[in-house]
Amino acid sequence: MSQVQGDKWNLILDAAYELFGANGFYETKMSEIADRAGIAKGTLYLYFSSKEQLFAAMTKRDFEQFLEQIANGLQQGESLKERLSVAASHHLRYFYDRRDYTKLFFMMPNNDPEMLQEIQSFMAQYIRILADMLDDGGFTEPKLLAKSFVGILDMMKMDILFDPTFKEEDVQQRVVFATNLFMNGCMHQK
Amino acid sequence: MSQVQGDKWNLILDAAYELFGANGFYETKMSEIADRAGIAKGTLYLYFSSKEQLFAAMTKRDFEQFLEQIANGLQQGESLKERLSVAASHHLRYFYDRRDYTKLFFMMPNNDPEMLQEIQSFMAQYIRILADMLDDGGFTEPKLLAKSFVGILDMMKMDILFDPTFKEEDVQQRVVFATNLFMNGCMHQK
Amino acid sequence: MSQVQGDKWNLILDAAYELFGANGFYETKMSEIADRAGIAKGTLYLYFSSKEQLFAAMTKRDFEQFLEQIANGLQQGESLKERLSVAASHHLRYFYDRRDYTKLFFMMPNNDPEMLQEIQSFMAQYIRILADMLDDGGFTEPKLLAKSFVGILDMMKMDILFDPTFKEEDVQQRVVFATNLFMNGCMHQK
Amino acid sequence: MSQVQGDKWNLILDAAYELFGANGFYETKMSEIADRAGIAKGTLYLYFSSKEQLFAAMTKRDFEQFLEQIANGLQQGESLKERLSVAASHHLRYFYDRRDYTKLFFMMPNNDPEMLQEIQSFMAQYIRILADMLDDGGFTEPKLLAKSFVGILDMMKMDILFDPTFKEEDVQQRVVFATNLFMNGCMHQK
DNA sequence: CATGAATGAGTCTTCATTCAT
DNA sequence: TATGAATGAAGACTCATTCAT
Repeated sequence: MSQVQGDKWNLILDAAYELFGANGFYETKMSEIADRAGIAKGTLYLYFSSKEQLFAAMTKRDFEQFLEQIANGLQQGESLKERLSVAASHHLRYFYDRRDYTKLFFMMPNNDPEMLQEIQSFMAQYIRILADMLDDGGFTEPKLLAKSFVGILDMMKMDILFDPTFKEEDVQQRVVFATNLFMNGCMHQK
Repeated sequence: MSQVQGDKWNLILDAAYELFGANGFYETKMSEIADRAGIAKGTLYLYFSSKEQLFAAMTKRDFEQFLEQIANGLQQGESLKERLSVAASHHLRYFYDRRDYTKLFFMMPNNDPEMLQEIQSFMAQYIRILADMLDDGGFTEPKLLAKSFVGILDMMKMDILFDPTFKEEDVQQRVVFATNLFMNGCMHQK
Repeated sequence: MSQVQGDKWNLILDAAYELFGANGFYETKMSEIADRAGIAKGTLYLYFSSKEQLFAAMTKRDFEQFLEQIANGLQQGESLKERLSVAASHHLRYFYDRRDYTKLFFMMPNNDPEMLQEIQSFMAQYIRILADMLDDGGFTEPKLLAKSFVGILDMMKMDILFDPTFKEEDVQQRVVFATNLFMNGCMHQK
Repeated sequence: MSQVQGDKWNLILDAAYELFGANGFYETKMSEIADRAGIAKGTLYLYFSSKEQLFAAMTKRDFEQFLEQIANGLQQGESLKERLSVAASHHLRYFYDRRDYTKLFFMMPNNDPEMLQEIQSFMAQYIRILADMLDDGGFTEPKLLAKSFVGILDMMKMDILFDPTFKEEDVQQRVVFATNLFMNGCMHQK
């Protein structure tokens, strides 16, 4: 991506990621993003037509990285359980690495259908990746199962973001816990 | 509550609930809330000192109702599984009933520590209620289990909010699915 | 005056005097005046038709007291110099006693012709009292002389209001200084 | 000054001077200042961070001009009396030239310590200039004398501002009167 | 007379966006 | 491409005043 889009394009998205993430969409000013990117305010508009569009582009890049990485990671696992474990690890590490950008996960612009579309599309792809794995494993209702797994992981995220005593080691513990719980639930499904 | 706080107090919170819920904190104007409540703009400030404080009060009322209702509902269930089913049903129906006020759950004012505190406190109480049940059932790590269950339910919420074909009957299906998955997972935990 | 006007009328003016004096016209709220007077906001409007009118009434009462007291005081002095000394003393003590109500003398409502009229009328009367004395003493241009004397006193006021080390004893020193300077200036006028 | 600060900076201060002067701080709207300066409202805030700060900056520029001009003028006078006459003339002409901006001298924002500081600093400098002159002339208590002289002049200002029949010729008459009175008073001080 | 809840006109300030250079 | 000074629409909040009780 960075080779397709110019350096400055990514520079801006980096700045946007940090500021939107730390302060949310509405509490972040275009001028702050320009400052942090080390460019002039007007220059932002040479790359992005509006604040909303900048936010959407930043989100898109982030979503794509997330999906790309998880897809790569899943090629390593042998068994289903190992692959689920890899997915869980990726999901939770992602939030652990970004734990200072809390707001990102709560604050997006309202009434922006493009944004909503982006999120739904991301979720659909994420779920499909997991659902395909579960489908291969022979489970029924693979989509609902996939959503459930993601749900478990996403709730664990709360601890990462809000519990100041949360340590890196704890990530792995949650991974094991979530994977076990989920696998056991799946195995004994009627 | 309505007998403690004046009628107008609840009238305002009702209007705020609908508008903040539909459009989010930042895209909702105080004047709109006043209009919908059928009062003058200045009157809002006789009851709430700022937009932030109004939002916080609205959230608090909503959280309290949620917890109150779930606590009541749980007294009915006999077995653990029945009780979990009641909780799941309550959780999903809550979002189903409010499916037009989507934004509420994404859009809150940033940098408002009071607000953050409120959310964390709500989550802690919600988790505790479920964790206590699971603890009584003899399960280890009841808190992590409770969070996992809430996570599953909360991800099911996505379908409710974003899938336009989602019907009332589907709620019960998810309740059954989530409860089964979770119970099986718990039962076979090491 | 208090016998003519009701108790509450003076109660309100007392509160207004303190608050307008301490904070100025624009930074004083009608609600604060009501609070300090221990009455309801609406009650203010039974006695005064507007904030401006309340301010004007307060000023009028204060001006009248000032002039009344100075007129009384001047009956005691024997020589012109003694009488000037009495006037100076009265002027400076007035401000010394009210040194916490500084703002009063800077902050009055703009664009209020009634108010401007009030001030000019007060000044005219004050000057006339002194000018008559000087006229009796045989000085030419008694009005300009009177204004000059008041000017000297009023500038001394600045020390009283702004110099935190100013003590009560200093008042008398300024009285002597101002009177001497002025008398000497007058005596040797061509 | 205009070369240090940009053109627009002075343009805004000019507009502010006229409007604050004519109507006072509280009765002047930022939008009016922008209109008169021929710029957009938002532009004001590129140069001044708040209404208070704009007022303070305008006052500072005015004070500095006043002091600069009086310091220049005083270099011309030979004798002490001539120099006092120059000072008096400057003081009264200043107000005569600005007689339409009456309110300026009464209306400043309350509770603004920066503003109060500015005024006190100005007065201190003004007084010092005159006091130094008087000190050189061998008079005792030069500061009190200086204040007295300024007081006389400042009271003469009232006629200029409020007497509609006051003419330009009258300025010189007051200058002579005030200087004579004050010099005679000084000369015969014990 | 007294109250105080309700009103709504009024104003400062912000900030996304533009455009002449 | 890049700049950043200028714009002006928009909105939170205040507070003098009213009036039903």
